[in-house]
Amino acid sequence: MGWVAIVGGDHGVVRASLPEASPSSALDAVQPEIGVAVHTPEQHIDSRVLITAFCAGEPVDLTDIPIDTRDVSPFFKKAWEACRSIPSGQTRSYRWLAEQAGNARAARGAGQAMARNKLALLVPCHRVVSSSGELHGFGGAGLPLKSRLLAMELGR
DNA sequence: GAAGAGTTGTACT
DNA sequence: AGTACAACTCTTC
Repeated sequence: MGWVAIVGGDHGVVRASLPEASPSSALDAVQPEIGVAVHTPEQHIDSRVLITAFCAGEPVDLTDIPIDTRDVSPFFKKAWEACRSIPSGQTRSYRWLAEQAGNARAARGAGQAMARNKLALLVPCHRVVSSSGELHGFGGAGLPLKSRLLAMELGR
């Protein structure tokens, strides 16, 4: 898939980059959180293994990876957890996400949650689509990657 | 299909 | 508290 950089803190993974074309660009993506990284990679070795397997197309369960969402609003947190519960290869709408988070009319807010999701792959925001079931939105060059991830999860 | 209105959560002033 | 913004959704041309 490419290069993925993950930043682990004492309370779980704090930041995970999207699959990038090179190691350096992946590192740039997590630059803001590099300050809280722990210097004991062994603590997050499992996370690394799982992500590696995931990118290889294996049906691993990324839900086991601990994520640090302490400084995130309750709504965002619920939206992310709902997102993590989406089975691999399946998709849900932003509206569905909003319902799980507590307010069915907050679809737009749910979109914000995904947009600011710092934990690429761990919170599979690529499985979230518009209510029409189409892949749209996703800022900039995210769409190609999104469809690639979905295709991979479907076993292709 | 395209355009507009309705709603909500967050960040900033 | 008030305002602007957003990876939304539903209703109407």
